[in-house]
Amino acid sequence: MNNGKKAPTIFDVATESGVSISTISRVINNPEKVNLNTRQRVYEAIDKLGFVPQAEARARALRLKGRIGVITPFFTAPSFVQRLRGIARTLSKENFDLVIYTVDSNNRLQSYLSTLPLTGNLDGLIIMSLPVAEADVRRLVDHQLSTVLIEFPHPQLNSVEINDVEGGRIATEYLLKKGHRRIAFLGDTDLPEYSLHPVNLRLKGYRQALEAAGIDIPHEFVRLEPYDQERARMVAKELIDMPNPPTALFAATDFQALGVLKAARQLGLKIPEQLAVIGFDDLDMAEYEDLTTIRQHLDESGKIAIEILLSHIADPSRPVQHITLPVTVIERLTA
Amino acid sequence: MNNGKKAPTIFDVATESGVSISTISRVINNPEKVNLNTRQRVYEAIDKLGFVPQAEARARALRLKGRIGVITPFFTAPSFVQRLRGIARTLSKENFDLVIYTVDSNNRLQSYLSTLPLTGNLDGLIIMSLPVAEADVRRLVDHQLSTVLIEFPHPQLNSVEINDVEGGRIATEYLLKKGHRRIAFLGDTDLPEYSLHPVNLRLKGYRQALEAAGIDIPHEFVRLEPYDQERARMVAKELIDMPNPPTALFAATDFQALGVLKAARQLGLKIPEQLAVIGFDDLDMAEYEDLTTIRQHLDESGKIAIEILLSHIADPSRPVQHITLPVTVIERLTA
DNA sequence: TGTTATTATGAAAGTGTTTTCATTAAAGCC
DNA sequence: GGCTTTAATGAAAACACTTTCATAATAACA
Repeated sequence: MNNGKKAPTIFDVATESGVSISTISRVINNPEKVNLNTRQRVYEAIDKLGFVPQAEARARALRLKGRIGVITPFFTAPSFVQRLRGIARTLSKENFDLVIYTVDSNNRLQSYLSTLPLTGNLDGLIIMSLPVAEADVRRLVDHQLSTVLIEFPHPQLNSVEINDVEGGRIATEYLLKKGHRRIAFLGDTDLPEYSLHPVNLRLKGYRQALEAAGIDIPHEFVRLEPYDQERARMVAKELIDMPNPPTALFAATDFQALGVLKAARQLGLKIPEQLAVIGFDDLDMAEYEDLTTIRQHLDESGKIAIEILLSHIADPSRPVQHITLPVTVIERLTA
Repeated sequence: MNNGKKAPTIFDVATESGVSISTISRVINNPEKVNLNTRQRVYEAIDKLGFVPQAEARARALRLKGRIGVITPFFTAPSFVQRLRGIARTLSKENFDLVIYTVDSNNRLQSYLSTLPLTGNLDGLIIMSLPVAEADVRRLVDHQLSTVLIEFPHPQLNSVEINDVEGGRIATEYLLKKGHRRIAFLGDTDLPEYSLHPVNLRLKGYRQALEAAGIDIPHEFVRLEPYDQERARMVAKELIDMPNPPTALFAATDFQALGVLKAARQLGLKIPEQLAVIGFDDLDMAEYEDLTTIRQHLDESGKIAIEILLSHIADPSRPVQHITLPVTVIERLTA
């Protein structure tokens, strides 16, 4: 098979079999229009050269292109990776290539959203934790590209989301049930503009729970800081040093909660006795650190997204689905 | 958009904006080479017509498919993810799609290696931390698929690797220089059979360093355990409980080192006073945990792999490159 | 046998883009 | 003002096929 030479073209096959390229093309696309003898000769040449038509990829596998795209924020946050893992695992069993489009700016997101539906050559698209404008939704629908949104629902497209408000609420209720009355909140603020801010929803849940319990919180207890463990550590220190410090803290992401834990260790602060800490996400590292947290089934969300996508590709007439994944408290040692 | 009409081509845009198709092409591919006024006019025409370049025609003219594949072990270990991140970041600036092939069994690896060069429709391939048999190498070379191997060098293909032996050696030497004489080793053992085992090389470096220092180590000090933090914790406990315990421990992966750190916390063991710990990899989490470790530039290795690959795609006649990345001690608080 | 259909085939024109090369226009310099 | 650079642009070739159209060869029929 083709030792070292360039990939054979239709011309090589023509030379080999002594007919013109037109005939080769016909053998491939309309075999019945070619005389049996000639056809046989061409097939032999094709086999001998190991010829694979370039555009064959297109005609391959029925009408499908065999590719599924995932637009994801550039994976700095572990939660993106964990979702992606669920996607990769589920998809690897199917006969689809996984094409990754990482977004690191609004521009890039826009460019993906405007070109992929037209030219991306995709059977389906998953958009992870990124906002999709009305015009983009329309384009996706117009071009009939099966799509699943994660964390950013839209009535016209399939979606998988979690109930962030409820998550914030049950985290706070959990702390309340443990007897805490002075509960601080630490959220991330400076996620890049192109990405989503579930933190606000989690904060809302926190406020709801407190209000329902008739508890007033000094506004210094609510801290929105850059998504950075160093900052989380500083905030922890500041909170603890307050004249009347909180007894518990709800961190809107595990990543920040881990920063607080580390600060606590450095300050010799006993967790959870002196400060109870609950996180959100249930990252891999949360288990390792015995962090009490809200589990949002990151792997699972990726898996479900793929499943919805595949079923929608198989039957595009299927009505759009909106799935809300449950959140649950995972009780470990920090709260 | 696209209401019944044919999709607009570069010719339509040329007519609309009153310039030649060459200029349109330039506006799209090298905007800076076109006068600002003209450029503006072309952009307007593009917007007005809703023009989108046709990927297939583009690939044909470019003699490229616009796709680069990465075969990677299914990303359980954070180190794979970090390499992948370097790849994604570097590639996102180029005009290539990133196709991910995750491997979770030997079978799957074999099937990728045998089909991708033929039908994968790829311009280049990166094979991450996976063994490639002689026959597979031959196939890759025969079909002239530009390839870069990471962590598994082969004379006929480009490669990026790190010096694991040296890494093991300098880690051990670092501990020796700190005055330790009783140094334990913790490595991972049950990586799936299809994946690579740099642990043996790191262990070799460890042995070399000890031998050079004329130090004999009880063989119970060398532990090979499943890649699992729980096990790492158990091992840490066992080592400490020995009648004559080690004063330092070199863990072949940060992941295991972190498990040891946790065990130490639970046992109330002072680190590094009672047990110095050094890891290997310099994962993101290592910095967070102030783990002293051997840095192997994971992100960078992905970046370099892509750079080599792209230059090789641009000029396939270029001789193969073998890059060995340096390893360095990153001194933090645990050793 | 001469005429008409039918079948098999090749030449050549498309397909939509990139890129090289040549040309023109503008700018810089003495 | 003449000469040399430099910038901006278009013409045309290349890419790897598909498809149309014309032609040659064969078969069918009177």
